[in-house]
Amino acid sequence: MQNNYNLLRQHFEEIVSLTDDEWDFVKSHFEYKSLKKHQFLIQVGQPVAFEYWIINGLVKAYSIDEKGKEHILQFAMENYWVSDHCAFQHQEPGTIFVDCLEDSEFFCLSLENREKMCFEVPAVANFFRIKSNHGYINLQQRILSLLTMTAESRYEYLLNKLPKLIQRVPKKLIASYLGVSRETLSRFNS
Amino acid sequence: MQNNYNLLRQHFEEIVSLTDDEWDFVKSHFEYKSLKKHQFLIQVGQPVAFEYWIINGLVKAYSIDEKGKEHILQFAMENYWVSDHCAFQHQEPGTIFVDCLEDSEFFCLSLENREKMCFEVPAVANFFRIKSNHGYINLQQRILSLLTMTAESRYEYLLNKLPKLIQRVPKKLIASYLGVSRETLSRFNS
DNA sequence: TTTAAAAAGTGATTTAGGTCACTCTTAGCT
DNA sequence: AGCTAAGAGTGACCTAAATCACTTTTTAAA
Repeated sequence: MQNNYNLLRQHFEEIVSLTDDEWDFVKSHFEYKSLKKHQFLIQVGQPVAFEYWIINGLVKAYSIDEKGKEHILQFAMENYWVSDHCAFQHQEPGTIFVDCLEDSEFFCLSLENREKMCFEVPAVANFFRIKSNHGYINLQQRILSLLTMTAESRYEYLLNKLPKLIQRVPKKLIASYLGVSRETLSRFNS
Repeated sequence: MQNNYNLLRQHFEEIVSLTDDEWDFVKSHFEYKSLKKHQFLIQVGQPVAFEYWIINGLVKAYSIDEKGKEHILQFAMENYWVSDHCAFQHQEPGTIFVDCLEDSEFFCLSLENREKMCFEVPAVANFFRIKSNHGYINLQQRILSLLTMTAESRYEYLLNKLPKLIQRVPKKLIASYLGVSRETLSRFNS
């Protein structure tokens, strides 16, 4: 477990510097959680008490439409943050599902703890600011890819950008992430 | 102009509190800029020196694909921030265009000034952290809408969410924002 | 190690939305 | 006021991708 905390500290220190005292303070605001494949981290209608930093494992965040079809908002693995950010931020019931594609371990951060850290340790505020900014930039690029590219070139782009992910995730989920049917995806590439 | 600065201060103070001294410090990091309709704020290939807070007016941020078709990433008006965030963050040449749909006024913030403020005034770091987080949440919802909704329901959704915007923007640009052709949009709604 | 379930491939058919071509309308100019 | 250009509507046709139905392959679990 100490090793897991070291990983988290490294994750912070890639972006900002923390003194040992600051780190001890930060560390004390996280809880550990472990889930098996197929277990839920977040469910529609349930409280979203935390955002999660993934120590190891792989999850998918998705919503289900009226026809029961799954639409994948995000895959998240080691070193990624995941939550229903909207519900979390407003402390409202979940609007999406997040479940494990592999056995996974997490550090959990409550809204209260996050805000406390951000207002007591400026480096933490800057850490989350910069992380959030990077996330924003990524989502903008995904939107542009949805607007400007064909499904096939989005697939090729993803193959290049996250080859490791493709290996770990069934193609039908990739299809759902790209906004294309699994049959159509299966006819690409070859 | 003093009034414009007051608007910006209000914008900050909706999220965080600033002392008068802090505000004077913050204020000194912004430059004023004014553009007429059709003028460019950002162009592909040009340096992106600033992010812009819009005092008044309306701009569109868009990219142009190989076929010359315009894809709108964002509309931004009074009280919104706009930039080519990706190029700005990495201090690289612009990858999108931003131009004015109406005469507009801006406060301009350089990366250096933003980072300086964020590391000297924790409230400013928290301001941008929270803003960025809201932006992230909005983009996630836009992605979900692109994945789960038909073009027609995206249009209805936008009509509800930003009715004022629709009035100020030609329908063909709305179409481009929604990822649908102007002919198809014109056949909706009735 | 066999059995069930999940994943993946593939043909046939349908459909939402794109494209093209043209008309009508509205908004800025000078 | 009159002219040009941008915006918007609409019919005809086309196409990328969805859907449906079924088979084959792979994975996991009893």
